[in-house]
Amino acid sequence: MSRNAPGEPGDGPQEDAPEGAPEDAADGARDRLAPVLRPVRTGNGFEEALEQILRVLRLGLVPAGERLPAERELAGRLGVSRVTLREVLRVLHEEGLVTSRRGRYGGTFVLPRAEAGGTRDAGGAAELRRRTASVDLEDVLRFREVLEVGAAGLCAAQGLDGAGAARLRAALAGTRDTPPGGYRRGDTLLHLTLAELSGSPTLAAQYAAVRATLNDLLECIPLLVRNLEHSQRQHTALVEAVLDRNPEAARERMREHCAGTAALLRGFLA
Amino acid sequence: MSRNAPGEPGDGPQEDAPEGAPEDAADGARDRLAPVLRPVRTGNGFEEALEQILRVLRLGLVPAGERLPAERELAGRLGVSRVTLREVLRVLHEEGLVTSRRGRYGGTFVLPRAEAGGTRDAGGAAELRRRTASVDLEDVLRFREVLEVGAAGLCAAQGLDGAGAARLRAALAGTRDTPPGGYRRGDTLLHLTLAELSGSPTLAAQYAAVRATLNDLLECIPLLVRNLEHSQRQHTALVEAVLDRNPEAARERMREHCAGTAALLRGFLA
DNA sequence: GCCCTAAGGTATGGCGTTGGACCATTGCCT
DNA sequence: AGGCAATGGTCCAACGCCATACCTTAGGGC
Repeated sequence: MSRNAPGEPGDGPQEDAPEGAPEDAADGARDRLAPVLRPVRTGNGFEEALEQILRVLRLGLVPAGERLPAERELAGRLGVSRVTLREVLRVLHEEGLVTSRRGRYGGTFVLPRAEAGGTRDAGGAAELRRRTASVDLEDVLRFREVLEVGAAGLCAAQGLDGAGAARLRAALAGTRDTPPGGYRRGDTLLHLTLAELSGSPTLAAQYAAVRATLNDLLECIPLLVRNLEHSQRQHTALVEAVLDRNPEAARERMREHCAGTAALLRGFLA
Repeated sequence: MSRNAPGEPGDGPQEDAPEGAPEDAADGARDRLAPVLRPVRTGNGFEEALEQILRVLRLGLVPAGERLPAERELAGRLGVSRVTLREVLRVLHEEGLVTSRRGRYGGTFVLPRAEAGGTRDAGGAAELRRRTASVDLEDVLRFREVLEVGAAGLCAAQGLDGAGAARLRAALAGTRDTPPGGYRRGDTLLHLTLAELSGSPTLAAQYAAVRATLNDLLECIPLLVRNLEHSQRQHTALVEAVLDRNPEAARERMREHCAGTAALLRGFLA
């Protein structure tokens, strides 16, 4: 659905492409083109905008009770017209995810998930299952690990300035004192912070996309206390390695951390 | 221009975000949203399709003299209508990049770059300069290294099947016996092959995008024979490490390889 | 208490894109 | 030689999205 989201497993036949004469490669070249020739602008702009806003909500970037940016700004940021954006917000309102207030200091506010009535759950769950089924799990897990390990390595290698280090520490702290059930939001924010601090906006954006997909998948499996504690230790060690400017250690910590999640997901979903 | 291409350096103010009260984070949250709230569908579909085809040409995925996929297939793959695609091809034809032949076994063929007359060079060079200026060099280099190192690590860690190993060896060989001036095409194909073999289609697609940007940048700097020989040795060592299923070595080789290119580009463009 | 401002709510004309159908051309195969 | 099939070339009605302007609501400041 989203162009950013990894997807479309097995998009075409995966021939061996035995590197024949480069001249008759008309058919052999077709596979080569696969990574580049992907659908431009999948679906209508409405769906893409919806996906983006949903991503913001799923990542917990705007917690319940908080306000989304104003319609005009949001539309501008997403590159769609306000009409289209409003269509998106209307859907989200019908799903019980947001509510709008007029007047100055009004806006569109995020509702707590629990408030969602029957309609949302039915549609949401179906949507989730549909989305989950269409995702290439291995693709997601591999890509995620590459980005995460890369981000950790970059942060550790180049070092963080004072503000960056503070943000990272704050994000780590945010994973501890967290409301029950809000752990994954803290976890997401910590990893996203690291991605942002890597100094590559593209990396951060790609990570946000893949993380949203990952969160969908994680919602399908139970949250185990043991894993949680384990994760916490790993997070601490990871942040330490980054702040110590030890790239090898940071990468290795992150690799282990990702491997844990990956094993969990493979076990529950494979 | 392309949503996949890294870009838009410094999209907004980078406040410290001192993790204040989460409730008044209305303004503080804005920065958090930056990675997610990127323009959906930058520009019209026409421009995106043009970008994709240009990417195919710049990456050398379809060498001069070869045929692009048929219009109907290309349009289908890119997710645009045939009318729009034809508009793109018309522009490329006017720029002297491709030519079309009707009838069965006809199609749209790629022309050698040298054939380009005055019009193309003028427009092309201007376009290149514009694009180059708008690219965040550090973003590109960092993201590229992350993807490359990740791909190398994945390939080495999971091992390649017979066909994969053969493809990799063939791609390596393709960097040696190459027509003069065609070295970068071989280099691109080798790296792209590795990305494809990583088992993450998303990674491959992202690499293709960033590599296209990188190739644009590389065209601004001279090709040094010493670097070329050095690259060749690194390529050989890299492929060896991958085929030996030695992830650490593969990652390290790739890291060195990327560092070389990065230093070169920083030196010439910084 | 008035007015200004920032926010959501609404309506309209225009342009790009789509999907389909059809024609024109060319080379291979029977 | 004829037909077939794959390809580029052309046209058109319908739809979606966009840009823009304007209205309505509500809170704060003078």
